[in-house]
Amino acid sequence: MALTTKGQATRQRIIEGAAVYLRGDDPGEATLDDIRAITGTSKGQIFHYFPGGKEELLLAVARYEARRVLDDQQPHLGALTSWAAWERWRDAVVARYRAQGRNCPLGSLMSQVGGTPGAAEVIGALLTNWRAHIRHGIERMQATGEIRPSLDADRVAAAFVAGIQGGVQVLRSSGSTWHLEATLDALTDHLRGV
Amino acid sequence: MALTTKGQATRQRIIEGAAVYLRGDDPGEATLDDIRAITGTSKGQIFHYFPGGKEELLLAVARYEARRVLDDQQPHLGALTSWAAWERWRDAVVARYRAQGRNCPLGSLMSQVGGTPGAAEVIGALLTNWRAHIRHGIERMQATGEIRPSLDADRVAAAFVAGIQGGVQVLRSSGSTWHLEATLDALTDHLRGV
DNA sequence: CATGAAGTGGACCGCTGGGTCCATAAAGAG
DNA sequence: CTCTTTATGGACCCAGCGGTCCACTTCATG
Repeated sequence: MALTTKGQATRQRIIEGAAVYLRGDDPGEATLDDIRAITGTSKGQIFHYFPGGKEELLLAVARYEARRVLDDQQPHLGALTSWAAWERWRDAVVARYRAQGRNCPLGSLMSQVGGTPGAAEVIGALLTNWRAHIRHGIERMQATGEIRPSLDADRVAAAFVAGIQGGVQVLRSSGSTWHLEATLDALTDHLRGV
Repeated sequence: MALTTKGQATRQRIIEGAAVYLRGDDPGEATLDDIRAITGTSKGQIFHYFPGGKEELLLAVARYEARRVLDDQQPHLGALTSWAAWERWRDAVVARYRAQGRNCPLGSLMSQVGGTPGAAEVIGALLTNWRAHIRHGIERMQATGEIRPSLDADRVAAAFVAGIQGGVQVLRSSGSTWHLEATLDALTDHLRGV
């Protein structure tokens, strides 16, 4: 399947259109017809660019969204070198998810394609990457003596990742970022030794 | 709709059968036929006892499962009066979710009925209750001077709830309780002031 | 300009799954 | 014992959705 420039553009349009749809108000179940409608394409095209059908398409969207998750936290996530930076990162995370509201594209995706091996791989890669960034930040603060060296940086980083994950999940059903903020603040306080 | 004793028994059998199915290996999408098969009932009965159809049934199952979540943490959750008790509770939570494995009945449920107002209400009630128990435990430890009084008990309790939630979600896709344990330990260390 | 490959549109198919309906069997109530 | 109410079984309906197929168009290349 050799893709021309035009072909690649169409393929990308399908992915991004699907992503837009999933970020919309009522993404309960994304059907191929929904995606077809919003992207202005035809059934033929979808199966032309995603021979694996719906699963392959949704997986591509998941990869696209996973990338956005980390991108939206930059540049803060990559430069956790001072308490002020941690504060900025925290605010960015809260703002991002508050804007996203009750709707979690990756969450919707996972509920539709979560069982497949590919899905676990996408999520796993995202979480690992995320954790590595946070761990890196902690280690840097330990190097400058601002965080006590007795803390296990990787483990606390994992706690951050899980905490955010859970905070977002609560947000999805309650509509409030209160739990998310509480978790981030509690863990940050723990880093500070407060 | 007056229910006889027999009728109530059947209704309950349907709920518990559905719950068993959702705890099974491949609960991706619970269909009425799956539930019908596992509970040894007929379509007629399902709609007789749950006139609201699938949604009403799944909501009943969700209420049933939500109750189990807290029950499975007892008696530890209700008696967080010493560090040893916190330890036991932590172990109970980890054990419960490790046993549950990649499968989260409430998670599956939410992905099928999550958009409805009833679902948010069930989850909301569960989380509020859960948080209240933990907050109560923190307050008791504060009363005995084992936890510094400067901590906002309710907020930290919320962090626990979100952290567990997230840890379980990671477990669902990774199969490992590592994140869950890391979160619980980090927050407990925070309580201890370590 | 010819020719084959890639891109596009949409009719069509078959199955799955929620929901309806009705006929029949138990079970109380008088 | 009858008559109403509740319980049960299962055939049937039909809309939605993923997926197939093929005709047609556009485009690159020699």
